[in-house]
Amino acid sequence: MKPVQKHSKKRDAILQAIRSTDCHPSAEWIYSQVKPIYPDISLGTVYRNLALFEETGEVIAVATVDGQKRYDATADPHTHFICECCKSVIDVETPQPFAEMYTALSREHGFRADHHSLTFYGRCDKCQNGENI
Amino acid sequence: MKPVQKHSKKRDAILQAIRSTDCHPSAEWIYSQVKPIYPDISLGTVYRNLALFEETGEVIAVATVDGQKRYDATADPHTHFICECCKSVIDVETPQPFAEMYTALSREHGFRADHHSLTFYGRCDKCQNGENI
DNA sequence: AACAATAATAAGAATTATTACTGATTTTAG
DNA sequence: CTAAAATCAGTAATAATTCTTATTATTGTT
Repeated sequence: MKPVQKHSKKRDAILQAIRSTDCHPSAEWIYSQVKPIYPDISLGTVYRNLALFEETGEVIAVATVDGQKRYDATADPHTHFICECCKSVIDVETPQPFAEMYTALSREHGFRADHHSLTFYGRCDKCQNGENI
Repeated sequence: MKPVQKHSKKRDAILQAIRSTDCHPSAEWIYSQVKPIYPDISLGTVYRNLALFEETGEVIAVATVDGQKRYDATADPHTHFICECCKSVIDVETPQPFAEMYTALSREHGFRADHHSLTFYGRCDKCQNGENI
């Protein structure tokens, strides 16, 4: 994982915004967070830096919800629950190790997997209780 | 799962196209398959019917690859391998049952999950051998 | 088979997320 | 401090998807 070559106040603020939350934000959300601090930031800068952070591995895309990519700055992979009602993306504990599955994919198919994603879909507690209406 | 209200030749052809393949096609791919049979079909019809089939559960969206939604007509959920090189979406066997995870989500968080998605990412055998270049 | 009610369709416009371009500004190495 | 190189804002462009409207097809009923 090569690090980002240079830094800038805005670039750092974008990464900071992603790191400061566990809501797995979209590009728009990140933009809305950084905008009050650097009012002249442009959405293109957010997208450009997200692409860059994805390349270096500092940020990963965890899901696409309603056509919007959602990001996370966590290093280790984990499992998510996506509420189809309020569109929250929530971290949950990963049930069992998948190491055997990686070797099986290689053994059975010749596929070399380097990461995976496990996501559950449904309704979160709040939406079931009608809190998000 | 309420059924579709009416039928049409084009609607049936769209569903047939999805059922006839295991490549987990995009809307564009489906369009390209039905177009030779019904040359006056429009892409909007494909999208409209995909949304409808998703509602009724006859088709599910299995992934978003490069901004394109990918579909499948299989009833039972399964696990996928996505080749990040050639963008193939390939069925693979599901490692272990996730029933316990569903009850744990409810018990620990109050989340009611109704389905899940497990996807591995990497390079397929063909791309490793340089066949897809 | 014809009828009317209703749903489905084509074509194209509109929308939305994302990417590309360009000239100005900021950052970093020396 | 200076200059090269990277980054940026603003805007234009792209691409996937959705929406609109007038037209056509399907279905249940005679």
